[in-house]
Amino acid sequence: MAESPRNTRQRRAVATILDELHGFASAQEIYDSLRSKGDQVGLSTVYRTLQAMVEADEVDALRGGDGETLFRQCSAGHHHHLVCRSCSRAVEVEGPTVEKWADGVAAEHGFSDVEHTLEIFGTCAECAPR
Amino acid sequence: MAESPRNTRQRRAVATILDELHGFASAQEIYDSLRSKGDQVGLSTVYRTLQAMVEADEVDALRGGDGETLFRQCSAGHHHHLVCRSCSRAVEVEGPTVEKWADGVAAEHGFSDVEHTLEIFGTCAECAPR
DNA sequence: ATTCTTGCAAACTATTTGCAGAACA
DNA sequence: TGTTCTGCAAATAGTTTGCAAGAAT
Repeated sequence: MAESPRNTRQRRAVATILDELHGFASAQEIYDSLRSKGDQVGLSTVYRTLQAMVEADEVDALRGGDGETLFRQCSAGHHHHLVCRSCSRAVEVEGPTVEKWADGVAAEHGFSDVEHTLEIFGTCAECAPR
Repeated sequence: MAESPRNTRQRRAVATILDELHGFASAQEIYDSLRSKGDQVGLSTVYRTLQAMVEADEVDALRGGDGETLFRQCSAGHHHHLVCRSCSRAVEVEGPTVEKWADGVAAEHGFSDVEHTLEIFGTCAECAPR
């Protein structure tokens, strides 16, 4: 079986931050949060740790509109996100219909090995102007 | 009304290339294609032109897995893409069901001003190993 | 003639990597 | 102790921008 990464202070710190976050955050933001909490962790370590967590399926990554990658601790299994474009808060959603539709369309056109990406962006109730 | 961009050799060259392409291509690839055809166009101009075309809805842009933006001449109107991960050939697809589903889910959670992104990746019949 | 566009080089942003020293098992 | 991890600085990749010269209207 796969060996697990070492249990270091830095890894724990990153995991803790992710646990406290309610939305997606960039590597920089996570780095800054750690700093302001007093947890000293190098930026490269933040990147490396997040990358490892994504590979271990402990964290979901998505590309924000401006080219930066956003991270969030997520439940396992295939799901999509409904993300607030203002506060980055996210809701996990499932769409069996969509999955089927996507696979169907792909098959119709002779495509195999099908994957898809789907994200929904909007303004959440709390962030909506009154 | 909005003024249209000037009709320059460079703009024409980029438009022509996009017209000939059957799939998504990066700015670099477009730049290289122009070069090898003998059309001398600066890389920044390629970027600027593509950006203008995207804003004018003449071209669709999508983020490739490795962080680069891919461009393709597309029909107007909201649609999604089924893209071959090997040759980048793309098929435009529509999914009214998906649109409704996405809007519905968002509304359910109190989100407004909803947008979504959806891309399907696979291996097309021609690129599939036999 | 005036205004928009181009091309180059330099600037930028997000992310990755080499390497020596530090930390974990 | 041996191996993995960290942090820094430097490297990369993709993209953007300032500015002077060139082209379109």
